[in-house]
Amino acid sequence: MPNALEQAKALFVRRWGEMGGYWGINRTMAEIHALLFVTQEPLCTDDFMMQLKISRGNASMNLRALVDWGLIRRTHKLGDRKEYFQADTDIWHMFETILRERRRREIEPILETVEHCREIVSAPKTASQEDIDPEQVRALRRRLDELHSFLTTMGALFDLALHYGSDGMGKLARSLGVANEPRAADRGPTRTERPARKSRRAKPSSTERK
Amino acid sequence: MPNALEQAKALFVRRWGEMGGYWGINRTMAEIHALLFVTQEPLCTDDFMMQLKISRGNASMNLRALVDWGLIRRTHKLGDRKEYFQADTDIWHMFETILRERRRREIEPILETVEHCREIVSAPKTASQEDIDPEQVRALRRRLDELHSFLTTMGALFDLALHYGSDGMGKLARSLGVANEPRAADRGPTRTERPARKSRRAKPSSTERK
DNA sequence: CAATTGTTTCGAGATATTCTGAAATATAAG
DNA sequence: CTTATATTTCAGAATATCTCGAAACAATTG
Repeated sequence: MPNALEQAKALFVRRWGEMGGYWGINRTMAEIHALLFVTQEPLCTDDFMMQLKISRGNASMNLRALVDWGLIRRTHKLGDRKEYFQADTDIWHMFETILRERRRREIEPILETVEHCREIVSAPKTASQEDIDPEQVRALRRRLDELHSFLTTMGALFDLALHYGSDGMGKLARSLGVANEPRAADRGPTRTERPARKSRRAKPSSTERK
Repeated sequence: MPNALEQAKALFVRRWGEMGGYWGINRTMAEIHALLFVTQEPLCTDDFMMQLKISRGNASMNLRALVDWGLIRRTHKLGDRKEYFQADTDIWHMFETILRERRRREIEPILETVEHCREIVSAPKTASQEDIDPEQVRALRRRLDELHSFLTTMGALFDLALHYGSDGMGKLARSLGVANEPRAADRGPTRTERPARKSRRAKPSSTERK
């Protein structure tokens, strides 16, 4: 019977893994990340293999993907040739990373398509298409416009979130309960840049697109 | 060769379908939804079968799921026994529905787990566990606390978004000086309540969990 | 109630995704 | 250079997910 500490960790790892699916990452990847999150010391590939009961290949693939995402980073121990991994402890930064990725994958492509669709229906009629119901075209265009403006707003809010950082968001949430905040001229040192992510070996990112 | 209108619709349907995966709904479901979104008239099962080239069973399943989600609703035509379906035209309301569902699936479960984990590690030691490193416990608790407060803030922001509605968010984004297109079509008062969803036949929702 | 029309369910098959295990590749040390 | 140690890759196996199609079910009509 594992002690309370281990029990809590295991529970967290399991649940975080299940949630992974909803966040666009697979279970194993999420579990690895969770394990790193609840463990302060850096862990090496063998640790993941044992604790999560996964193969070496699987561990390697998912560790790489996590590094590519920017959610964990490689570290080393003196006199040890193994690579160790460590999760970002800054939750806000973690969230930032995920948010950025999600926007790139969920909002940008559909925005592009909406724009493209608008072009198509806005192009001047050709002779062969004079039978298109102009009412239908107007209706479609209206919907596309609405969607476009909606997505733009959403994108802007993402930017906002990324820009303000955790403190800002907390404040924002609180102040919105009352009135609109007065255009923060004074936000503190908010992190916005990502830490430099260097791949050990140069390699065209393999974890693009699905 | 389809005309511009059809072309635009088809493009949108295809892309929206691809995006579906990221939003936790499968391709077909997303395509059905997209088709309804770009079509003003209500469509019936056969329309979906033809236009999307899917089987009747598939159409039925996914239509039901969409209705359960609250993203589309059933309607009828006078003197016609078929069921027709119609998408919510209010984009904000659509988003609201998705947001609500996502919070329920993505934030709440992990929040619960975090709380549970805290309880586990906070419980008084039993005799058999006196060897747990208290430093480790403290560290874990710290991380859990951070995560907890983060998730709570996020939940609050969701509530805010839901509460304020489209106009509020648009205004907010604008007032915060974010680049944002002028809103198309001024629509009436923002809807906030969901339309009553009645299943034709009583039936325990089959589309729970994944 | 039998016929007609429309909807839902569900097992089997098709697809897509993830994982394993072992071979190939890389890195460091002697 | 050779050996020892670590990491990555990838084809095939294992899983998970989605779709079809047909039978079962329900509602309406005559």
